[in-house]
Amino acid sequence: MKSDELYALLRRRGVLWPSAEIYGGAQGLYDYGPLGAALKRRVEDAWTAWFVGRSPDYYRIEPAELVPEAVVRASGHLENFTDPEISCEACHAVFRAETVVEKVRPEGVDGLAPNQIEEVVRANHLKCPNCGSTALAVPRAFNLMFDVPFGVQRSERAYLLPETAQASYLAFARMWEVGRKALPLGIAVVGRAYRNEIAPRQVLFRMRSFTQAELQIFFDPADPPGRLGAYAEEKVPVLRVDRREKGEGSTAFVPARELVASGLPEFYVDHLVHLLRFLREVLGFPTERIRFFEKSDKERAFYNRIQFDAEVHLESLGGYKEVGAVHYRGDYDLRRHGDGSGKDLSVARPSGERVVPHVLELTFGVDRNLWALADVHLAHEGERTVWKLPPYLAPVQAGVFPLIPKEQRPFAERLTADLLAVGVAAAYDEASSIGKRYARMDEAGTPFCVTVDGPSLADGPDRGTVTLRQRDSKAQERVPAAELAARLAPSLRFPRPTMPPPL
RNA sequence: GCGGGCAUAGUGUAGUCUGGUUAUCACAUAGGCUUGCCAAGCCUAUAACCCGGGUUCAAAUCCCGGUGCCCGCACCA
Repeated sequence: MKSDELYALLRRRGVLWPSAEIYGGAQGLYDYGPLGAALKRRVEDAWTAWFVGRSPDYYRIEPAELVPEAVVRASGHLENFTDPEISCEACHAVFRAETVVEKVRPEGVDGLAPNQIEEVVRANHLKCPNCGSTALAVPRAFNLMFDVPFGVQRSERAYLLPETAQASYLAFARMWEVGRKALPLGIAVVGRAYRNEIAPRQVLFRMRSFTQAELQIFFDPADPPGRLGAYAEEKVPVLRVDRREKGEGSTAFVPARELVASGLPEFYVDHLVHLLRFLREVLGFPTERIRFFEKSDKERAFYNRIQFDAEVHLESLGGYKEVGAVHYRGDYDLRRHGDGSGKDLSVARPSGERVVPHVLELTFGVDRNLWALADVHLAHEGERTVWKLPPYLAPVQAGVFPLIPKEQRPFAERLTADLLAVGVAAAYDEASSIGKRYARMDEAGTPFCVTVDGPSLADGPDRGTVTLRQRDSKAQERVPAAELAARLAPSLRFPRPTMPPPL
């Protein structure tokens, strides 16, 4: 489905819509409706079960979203999230300062103040890359972070977190104690991050307020966590730098063992496989649509030693789009915050020797994956529109209908209440024809429909059999009403990691 | 941010060029009759010209500004 069509469908069904819609909307901000909010919660819970549930030494915390200025100063966001810009007064185009000065200053403009950049521009008589005019305006800073006046006097400044990862680094010292001083230590955050994006676009793919699910694994570089074990032969879809440099753009399916043989650390590949399996086995993305895109030295942030972006091919957006990543960040973060805070964030090995833990970051864009779940699993099948969500992710898990409302209404209503009572997200519907009710549920991704009919009442007012209908196959079978919940339960549980904890 | 295009019920649209009657149609939604296992039929109802200003006897239609969306570029430590 095209992006417009998909978005219209999601709006119509109340999955999501623009924030402040009655005021014409606000760029880059979206609200989730009932279906979207429920789906999002399930994706977050499935992510938590899969990643945080992998080890007893992994913990999920919930930090504040606002941090003091010292934090973003230390993390580097205050300087690095700021791209100096130069605008042309003749044609009004705006460029990153780096682009304008690159010929005379190949090392870039990092560390230069705006007035120093201006000196470079004037001294070299630089011209506008667009129209060639020399009427270039004073560079100004554009920071992607939202800053907020803080305190009663509003005299301090706080920042909305530009990435949730920072909160995990801030929590490390406390969590080292809470987690009883053991490495590896995993700190996960599922929360909002905020960026004042220059051009928010493509709905959930670039928002100004978005949800990240991130797991930061702190470990001793002398004893990194993760062994491939049974997954050594797992074929990983990768597009590596060497291949790209040869102009080759297709995905290669490389056994995990070979990735290690090519020089990637085993612990890194282990987590790549774990993320691959999450995308494939939990979110249900077909392997052919997934690839891990290796970022080169130039493309990745300087503190990332290894970076593969997880990408999914999306029809609606016309190509591969990033939905997550695995970053080996070394000891950059704890060193920066150690320096910034003046606290020693190194820890003692059993031998007594001290080490600053390294960080492996698993990052996952919740909103983007929601869009991907719609793109991949929501499709027209002839007349039908079916959202083939994995059953445990579906916002509504069972639709319950009386075939003839005036006859089976009480039975069906009681059955709905019984299912809700045991934790099945059931929805009762008696409006319009039975076919239409199935169709509505298909579009909402509901995996099961239960119809109460004439024979249901034969054994008594609430003890008979009902028709259980499967969304994907449309197959029907008769099931005793009393056994329904137990029958559905296995399909509604989140998959759990079968890989051993990375110890 | 730049350039181009676009904006009409919940969704998709006709009408805009060439200003003029009660703003078209389909689906969806709600109610009724009927039917009863895959979007059946009939009747009825709800529901729209993005916001602000201007031109005009008269603006969905023309002009200006804003906002939002789409595409390309740029951006995405």
